[in-house]
Amino acid sequence: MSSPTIYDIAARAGVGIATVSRVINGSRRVSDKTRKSVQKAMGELDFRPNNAARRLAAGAPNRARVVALMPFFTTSFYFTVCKTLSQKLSSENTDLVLVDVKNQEEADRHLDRLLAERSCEGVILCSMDINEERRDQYDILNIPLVALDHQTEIIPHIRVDNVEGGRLLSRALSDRGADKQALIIGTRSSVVFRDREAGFCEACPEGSRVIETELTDHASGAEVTKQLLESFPELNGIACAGDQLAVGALQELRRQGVSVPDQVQVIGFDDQPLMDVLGLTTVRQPMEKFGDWAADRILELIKNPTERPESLVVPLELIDRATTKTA
Amino acid sequence: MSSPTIYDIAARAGVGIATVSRVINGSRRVSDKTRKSVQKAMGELDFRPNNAARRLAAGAPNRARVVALMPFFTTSFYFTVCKTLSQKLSSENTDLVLVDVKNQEEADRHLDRLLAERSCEGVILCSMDINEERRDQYDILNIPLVALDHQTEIIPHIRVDNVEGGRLLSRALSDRGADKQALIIGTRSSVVFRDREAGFCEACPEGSRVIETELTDHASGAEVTKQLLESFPELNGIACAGDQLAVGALQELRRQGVSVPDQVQVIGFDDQPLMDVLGLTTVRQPMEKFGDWAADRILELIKNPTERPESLVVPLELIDRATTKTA
DNA sequence: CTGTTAGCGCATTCAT
DNA sequence: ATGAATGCGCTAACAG
Repeated sequence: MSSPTIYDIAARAGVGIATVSRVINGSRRVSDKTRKSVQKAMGELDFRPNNAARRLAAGAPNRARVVALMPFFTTSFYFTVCKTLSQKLSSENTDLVLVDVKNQEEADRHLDRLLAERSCEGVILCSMDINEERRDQYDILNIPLVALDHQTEIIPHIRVDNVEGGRLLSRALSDRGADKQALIIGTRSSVVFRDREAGFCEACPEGSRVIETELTDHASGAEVTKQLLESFPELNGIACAGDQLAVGALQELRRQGVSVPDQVQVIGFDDQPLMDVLGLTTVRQPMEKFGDWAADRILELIKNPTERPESLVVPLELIDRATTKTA
Repeated sequence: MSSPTIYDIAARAGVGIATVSRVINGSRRVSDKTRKSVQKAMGELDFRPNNAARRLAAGAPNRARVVALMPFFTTSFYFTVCKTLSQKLSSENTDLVLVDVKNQEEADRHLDRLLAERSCEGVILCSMDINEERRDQYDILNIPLVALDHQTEIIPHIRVDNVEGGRLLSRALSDRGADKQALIIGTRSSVVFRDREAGFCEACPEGSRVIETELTDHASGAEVTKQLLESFPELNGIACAGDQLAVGALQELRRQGVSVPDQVQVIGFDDQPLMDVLGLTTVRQPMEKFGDWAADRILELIKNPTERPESLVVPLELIDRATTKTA
């Protein structure tokens, strides 16, 4: 059956609905005896007050709610996004509902659910895709939708140019004298890595190599680097499509007594926290901008649904530090 | 005035409320002309459908909602908490509403608001306090409340023993031969740091020092270390009440050519990501446990409000790495 | 102390 | 294509 209402409770406890309401809300104007019996009935029927009805009846202010679908990969990228989203939305009296999605399938499930429930006034898609059909449904219901770290043109989004990022990686190495390059990327099932690879391959010298790893943690980076050192001894430049991978590479190089940047130069991607301390040269992705932009756009769209915000491609920046030579 | 309803829109557009509803929900059974006029009225009155009413009328399932009040300090502690909370709650069909609070005052404001709105079925307090009065109100309304990284006994919580943590810091240094110790802590306005200081002072050798910094980033750690090196040259052990501070200390020591751990040993607190790579000896705080415990308890309390979960003090663990000598 | 009643703002029949 | 009426589950007067 559907969930019990105060009517069910009232009937079962042999009291009026007002009394049930009083018990729920902790009014003291209820005798201990009836309170007990009402509580008993509530327990037996596993009653939980309906939030929507409660807010409606109580005349609670209609706070806007935006849902963020977020794949909590380990990278601190999502921490920053999460933090900026939360700060911006909280300050605008908007609830941020954080939903963890492990993959596209889960994201789709939630997109459909939100559509059916009509329970939010905006959705922020993080690193996830959406098909046109669903997009149209959102359009029809007038629920705004924006995305960050997103790769299609069907909804407004903010992202970096990962192909350009790949080029940057290789060029940075070339400019600093590394002509035997290797690129380490995460799984090619992610467009992000495919794009970085494409850019890298476009710009890199002949004979360069690309290696794919399942995970993008530093253990993987170290392992791949070890293989690389054996199979490609003339190697003098390692580009990594993620900072963690680069950290692993650095570890393995040190372990093998290979000097950085003299014998091998290393460059990462993201500029996560502490990379400055480690002295890693890297391609900076302006993460704060992602959250800020998404929050601003969704708030704007909620206020004015007819807006058609344009997508934004934010520039990548090369941060020169100690793991590369000077250009 | 209060926000307009479909009645206001209907009146203004000279149509019935059903038509307004149709327009809102994108029904195609509306002539283009009336649709336009309704949309115009909605625009002019800045209309936004009331969520609660919508869900109620549509018979949407009553998803439980738990609010997490979180001070997004820079530390990755909150990322881990955020992530575990989100994963656990999402998997239990419960909405996680993330609210950014900068300080206790903001936390109190939200606690009061949530109470007034009765808009959630549970609250998780992160690193924040609550007074008994408010706690009682929550009790009366039967809205469960749990906390993590919390220091009072008035609500169920999970935490570490920071006093013991402080002792651990000093003992670890003493055991490894550092007898001229200094402790660097963040602001004493936080109980956490006061406790760590108390523990440290209890266990440390005569003549040890404690320095307080405003911020807890690595820049502050470096700065304080610089001062320390001048004013306390015989120093041979630095304990830090946070990893970031320790990282800063390490940087400054290297800059000054002081060898670690030979001349000065360093120990941190938290075991944040990458500390293994940096080789920092530190006191590990089991962050995943915090989120897991809080999520589990709140879900349990929502199901069975009569539960009285006991608070949990999780043990700290010393992680021995390269910035200290062997014991 | 307790029950009756009237909305809260909207979706949804059912008529027209 | 559109309007009138009904009810979602609950709170809040209002009586008693």
